[in-house]
Amino acid sequence: MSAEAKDRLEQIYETLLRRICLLDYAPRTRLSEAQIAAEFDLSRTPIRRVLARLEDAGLLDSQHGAGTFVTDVPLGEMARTYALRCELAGLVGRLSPVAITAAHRREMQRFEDRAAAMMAAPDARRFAELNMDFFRFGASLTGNEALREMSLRLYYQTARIWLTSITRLDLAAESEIFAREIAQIGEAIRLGDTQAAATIRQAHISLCVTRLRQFAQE
Amino acid sequence: MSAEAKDRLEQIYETLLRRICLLDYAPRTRLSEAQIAAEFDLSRTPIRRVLARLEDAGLLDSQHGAGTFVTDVPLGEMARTYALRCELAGLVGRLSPVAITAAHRREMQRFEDRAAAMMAAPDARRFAELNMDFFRFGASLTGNEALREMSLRLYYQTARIWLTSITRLDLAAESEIFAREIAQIGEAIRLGDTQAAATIRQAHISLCVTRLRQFAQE
DNA sequence: GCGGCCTCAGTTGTGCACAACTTTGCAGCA
DNA sequence: TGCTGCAAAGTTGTGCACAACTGAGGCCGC
Repeated sequence: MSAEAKDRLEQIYETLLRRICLLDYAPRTRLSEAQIAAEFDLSRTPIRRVLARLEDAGLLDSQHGAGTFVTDVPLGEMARTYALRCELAGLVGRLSPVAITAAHRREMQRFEDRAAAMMAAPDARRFAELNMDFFRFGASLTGNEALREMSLRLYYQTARIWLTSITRLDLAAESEIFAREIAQIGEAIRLGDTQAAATIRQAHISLCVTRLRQFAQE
Repeated sequence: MSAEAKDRLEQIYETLLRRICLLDYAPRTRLSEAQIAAEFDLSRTPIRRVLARLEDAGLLDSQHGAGTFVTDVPLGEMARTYALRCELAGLVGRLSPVAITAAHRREMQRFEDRAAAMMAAPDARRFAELNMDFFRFGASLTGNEALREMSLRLYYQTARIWLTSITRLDLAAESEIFAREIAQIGEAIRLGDTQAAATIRQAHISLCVTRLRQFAQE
């Protein structure tokens, strides 16, 4: 079956995407097609297909003869991109919000547990993972596939901005803020109010931008 | 310079994109990598890079051993996708609307001329071109790059729905409606009211969906 | 006549070799 | 000492051959 091969590439894409978004591959890092090909035991050709996708998503930049670099975060457009992300987060609650099921509640519970564990032992890497997984959960609350896709796309482009801004000093503070957000959204999910969950999310994205801006001014 | 080669591929991408969106390549058409490669005097390898982009954009579907097919329009998701397009059109007026310049007004004038010519001699193909070019103009009215990009992406995915629905019978009627929309937006542009232009656009997309739905029910 | 199987032409996916290009470091020279 | 030029190593881009796979047509057995 050809679907196997396609799934395999999709999985590699996911893996590299996470590495970039979780800063395993820091911005400006140079990746080697040959090295990645060796890691996944494939030739350069299919790997190039995957890297091309990441390039189109704005996460990589291939330069002939020089290398393939993890893009630097476009700080100049940060405010505008975040503004759009904010709007999209609100739309998740208004355009085809899904009905909350028991599975949602269970998943939500796991996020609350993870948040609690995070509070007990703050860790930048785990924080990033929790943030990414929780965003995906939030995107799954709309039945509008295009909206979901675009929200994720924008998230992948901007997640690193915030992540690189967190120093060890305010990691504890950010953890607490995030844990509170998760608790609030958990309450909305338990009540089956998808729109409220989306609105809370929207508010927190907005607050996050504000904190970032203050951080930048210091 | 490597930029030349990149521009060349970008140009091929644009060309194929237009062919798909303007129905030169109808949905379900099978394309041949070899044939396209021959047309542009390149080997299959760089052409595959271009086709991969179109596949990621949702316009093509490659099946191992079978061929590369122009995707069929996802009618089931049409309503939701259009709903999102509608919201984004409104956001163009609210998020970083650009200031109207003399160049905008000149460009707008050309659209009005083209619309007039269209009214004089309705033609499906020219209609489609005008629609596509005008949408791009509309997207250029926001300084928010991410918003612009997503609006266009969604447009490319949905443009064919409407285009395939237009029979020769209502082409004249649609031309008139479109000409009126262009006239209204032209007025807003002349007054320098970017937000009004975006709102008018939003209303017309909404109306367009309604007409499509009535058309589907008949 | 008909159903199943097989062969074959045609297509996309993969691997590999080489071309095109950039960067780095070193040698030679003023 | 500093600078220029160049060569070499390493990278991405391209072309080509072949592998993997699909669909259609015909052939054979029933």
